[in-house]
Amino acid sequence: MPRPRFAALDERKRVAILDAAAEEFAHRSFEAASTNRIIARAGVSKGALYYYFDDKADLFATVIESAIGRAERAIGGMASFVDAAGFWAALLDLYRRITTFFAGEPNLAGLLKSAFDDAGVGEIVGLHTARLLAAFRDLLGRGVAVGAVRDDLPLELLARVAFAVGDATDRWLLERWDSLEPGEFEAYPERALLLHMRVLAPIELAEKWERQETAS
Amino acid sequence: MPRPRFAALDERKRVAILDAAAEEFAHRSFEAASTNRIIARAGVSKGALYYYFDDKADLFATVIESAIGRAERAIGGMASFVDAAGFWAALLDLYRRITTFFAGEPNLAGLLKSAFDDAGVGEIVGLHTARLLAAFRDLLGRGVAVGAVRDDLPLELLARVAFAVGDATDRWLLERWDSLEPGEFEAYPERALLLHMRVLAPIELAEKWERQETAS
DNA sequence: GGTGGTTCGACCAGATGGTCTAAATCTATC
DNA sequence: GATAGATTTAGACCATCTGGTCGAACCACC
Repeated sequence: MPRPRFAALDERKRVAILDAAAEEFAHRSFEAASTNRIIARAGVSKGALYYYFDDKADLFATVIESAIGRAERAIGGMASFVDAAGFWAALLDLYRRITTFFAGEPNLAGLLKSAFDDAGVGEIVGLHTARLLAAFRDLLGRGVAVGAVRDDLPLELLARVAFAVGDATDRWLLERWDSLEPGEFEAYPERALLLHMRVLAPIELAEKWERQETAS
Repeated sequence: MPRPRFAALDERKRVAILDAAAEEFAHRSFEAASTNRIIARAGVSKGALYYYFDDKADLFATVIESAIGRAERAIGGMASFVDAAGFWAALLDLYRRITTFFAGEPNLAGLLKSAFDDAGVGEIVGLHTARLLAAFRDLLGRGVAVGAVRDDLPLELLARVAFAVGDATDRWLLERWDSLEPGEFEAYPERALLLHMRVLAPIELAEKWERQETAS
């Protein structure tokens, strides 16, 4: 938690600090990230930084929490559903919002990757990453209840595999960002969802869904 | 490339250096990894380290190349096949060898993760990671030729997604290493393969294969 | 003893995360 | 506007660390 006084800081300065830190933490591991580079980029002094944060870990946790909070507010939740078809339609809608949001947040993917994958930061942001994973896991549990999600593997494993697949496809998209074909970005959520269905859905449902998609 | 004299170094010292470096590079990003910690762990002097390697990047590249080479030699290649069933049976056999090898190499997963995911090391080890990816991609291409692998997505994307799925399931296995149920480790390659088939195979084939697995 | 190879560790310039004193700025009151 | 007190900011400083250099000591061999 930052010092309470951080919330009262002038907004422009607050954003400058958080953005500069997000940039640094998105491109380096926590350990390699440098507070000196952050203050230089943010245009504040060392003393000022430590006036608002206990230490580097406090700053990192604040950046992650802020980014996740912003994403959740912008993306919103998943619409309600009563059957498997409704589940996947609602998830596609969610993926569309996620993709749009991520497209406007160049550092978010790198930040989340750091938070999830850097073995050294579990103590700092583990609560946040666990919360995200738990939310997705619960969502999959609701999918199981309506027959939309397979029930032969642990939900925790499915959630992690889905996150990993999403990460791989996101990076594939980003690497070709400048050479995307017309309509490719708009089609991406649906393409990603099909891959997720492959992994997450009962296989018969995935097959049927794909057959319908191919026919239309 | 290390200095040619490194190959003539006493084997115990050579292994000590490579193992110490592998340990450090497996647990930290390249930038955060410290040559001082490596020499302390290896029991050699700073001057000696730089007598054999140009710099930290040279050491890193050597460690990665050595690890990959060792893995390739121990795991071997994939058996030949003439049809889809043969492809997947041969891949399962390969996964078994991979799993066994990785179980005996605690640092290898972390090392490969560093090599693939650390955006800063592309110039250092990009040739090696590209080669691994290309090998898998070619293998998938041969799978396409016998109808074992789907042909509706780019092979590069499929290879990356498969790597990501493998990484997620590997980590899932490792985190529960001390509480694995009897037979769980032995069954892991087949479980992993089923997930890969979901992503890589034509959906009808994946469904048929799973039905057979469930029946037996 | 001479030569070449190997190893050591002091040294270097620069960087790190965090501390702390003093100056600058802000706010409230008169 | 002046003043006092509170808050914020700057940047020098600190101990420690970094990757890499280099002169000298050590070792093996002839």
